[in-house]
Amino acid sequence: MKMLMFHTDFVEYEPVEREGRVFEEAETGRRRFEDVILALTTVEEGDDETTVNKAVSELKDYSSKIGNRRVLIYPYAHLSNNLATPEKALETLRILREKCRAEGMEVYTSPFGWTKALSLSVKGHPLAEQFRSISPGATGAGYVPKALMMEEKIRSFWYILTPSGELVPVESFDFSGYDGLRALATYEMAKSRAVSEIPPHVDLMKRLEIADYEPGSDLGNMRWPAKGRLIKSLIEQYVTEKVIEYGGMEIETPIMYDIRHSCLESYLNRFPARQYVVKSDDREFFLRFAACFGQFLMAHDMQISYRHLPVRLYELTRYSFRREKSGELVGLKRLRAFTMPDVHALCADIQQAKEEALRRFDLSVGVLEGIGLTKDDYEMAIRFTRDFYESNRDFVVDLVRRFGKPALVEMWEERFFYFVLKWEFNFIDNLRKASALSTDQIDVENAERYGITYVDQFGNKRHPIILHCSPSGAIERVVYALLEKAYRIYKEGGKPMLPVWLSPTQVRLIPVSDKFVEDCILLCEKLETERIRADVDDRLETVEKKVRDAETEWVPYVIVFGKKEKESNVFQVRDRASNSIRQMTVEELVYEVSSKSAGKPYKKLSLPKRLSQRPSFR
RNA sequence: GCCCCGGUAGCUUAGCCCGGUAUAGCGGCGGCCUUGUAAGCCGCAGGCCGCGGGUUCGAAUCCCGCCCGGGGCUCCA
Repeated sequence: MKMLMFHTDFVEYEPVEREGRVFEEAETGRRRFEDVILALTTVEEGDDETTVNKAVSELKDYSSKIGNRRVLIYPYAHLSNNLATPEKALETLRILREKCRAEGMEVYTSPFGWTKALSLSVKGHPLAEQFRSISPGATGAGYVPKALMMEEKIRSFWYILTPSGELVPVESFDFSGYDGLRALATYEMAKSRAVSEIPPHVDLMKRLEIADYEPGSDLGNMRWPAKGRLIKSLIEQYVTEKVIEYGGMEIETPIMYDIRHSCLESYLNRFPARQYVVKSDDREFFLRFAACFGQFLMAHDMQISYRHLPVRLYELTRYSFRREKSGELVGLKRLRAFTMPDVHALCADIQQAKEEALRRFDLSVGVLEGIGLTKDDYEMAIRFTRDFYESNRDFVVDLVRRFGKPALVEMWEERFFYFVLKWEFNFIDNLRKASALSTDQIDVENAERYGITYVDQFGNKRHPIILHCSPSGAIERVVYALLEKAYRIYKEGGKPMLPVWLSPTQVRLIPVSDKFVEDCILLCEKLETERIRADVDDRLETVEKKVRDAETEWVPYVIVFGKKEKESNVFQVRDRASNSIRQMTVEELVYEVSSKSAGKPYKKLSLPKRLSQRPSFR
């Protein structure tokens, strides 16, 4: 819909003759309106109730801005080359008039379907002329897909499923001893994601120079200084290695897709998330909110035999984009641009899908474990349709048994989404808010939508079942979980830290005077050849100050280096994890750090070894 | 969209009620100290007190408008 609005001294029109088969009855003669808003209105193809509502609020807005509630809605076919049918246009205009009246505006009309003589006088202030282009899609408030609107209509039934297979309605489950699960249930059933306090990780991510807000970007698009980039990059690399070990084939796909692409358009409407839209000439592209599109479009073109199944495609998206509501965005918990490992598995049938899903469940538990999050840190939610549950009860119970703790169940009477089952691991933070980490879904719809097929043993083309899994969840969110966990430990009286393999500095060397700086540099280089990140605090500060700074930076191993160390080669190592000072040789230290990082990727810290050479990012 | 709170140095912040152009810490810079396991000492620089207007002899402070941020409501994988 297009609307050209004028704040006028007066408008006069006179119906001259009817134009087509669709028209409204009209009195002949001249009509005059003083001091009204004239809204020349064009109804376009695709306009619906949403468009009308937006138009009403635009009109209302304008009317209150200029302090005039008298509006003349004037049908005007010349603002678009993509007109709705006359029947549709007239109906839409009628709804528009009614809604404007209901909003308290004084609405005047001119008849649809007539050639009219028109004269007007527009007031001479800057707001007197306004144009609005309103579409159900990209512009303005953004694209709100049908799935999102449908969500509120879904009826959910909530249960707790125990590892022994008991399905208990949530209200009669005894939560004593299951604090995290209680928090998850409360959080999920309330469906509220708004943030009321600032969670502790926000302060930590800034102070530790891990991540920060970028005022020059949109909300929820973060910047990552050197230490944060290292941590994030190591986790990315680790997850990728684990997925490749599991059998994922790593690929890369574009970040933006044509909004009018036939498969994507209908998928957009089935996926409950808001999109960023990029305009380029006359085309509109949405930024991907998951890796699905790229992988599905690729799978569509692949030649797949039943012998290849399950086919596992993997991509780590940097980034995926979702225009989450501003009130939900805080720190690293929920972002508008995030890094998402996403592995799809194409499976022959439901039987194979179930087997594969169990493998991926174990993969997810293993990945989180490697990152430093155990089952004590998260709770499982599992969602499915009643049909699926009734015919696959053993499988569902098997998932919960593998998890080993009762899980929250959301059951739907009907299938609203493209999946029949979905599970996630939810991290519970210090404010008792939940957010999903690992997840997997059993998708029974998209293979057909995207034309993805495999050939079975009889030569027939079939649509596979697709599993969608993120074994860790968004990488940023993993960092959030690690920081929140560290804070929890701190609150309970422990020393907060990151796992050794993720600590930007693993070993900090503190020379007692500048005479020992060179020795420290040498030792530092030796440690580096053993793939250990070490640095030297050569600043002109006291030893006490440097120890304190190393502690507030969460450095796992700190060595004060002086005459004794130079002579004996034995160190008093301040070990953060055990909160004690341990006597160790270089070899013992190397062995300990290496074993704590075993099986994990290694990367150098891209900051100068000498702390005196390091700028602060804050 | 509506409601509440906020915006003072790179960061954290005092002052605002009750008008007299601003406080401190961290960080930065310079100097002294050459250091043994959680903050050594001294000094210096750094401020359109969010923006615009008003009241006043005089505004960070009072009034009006706006902008930005946070939160609430609403909405919501």
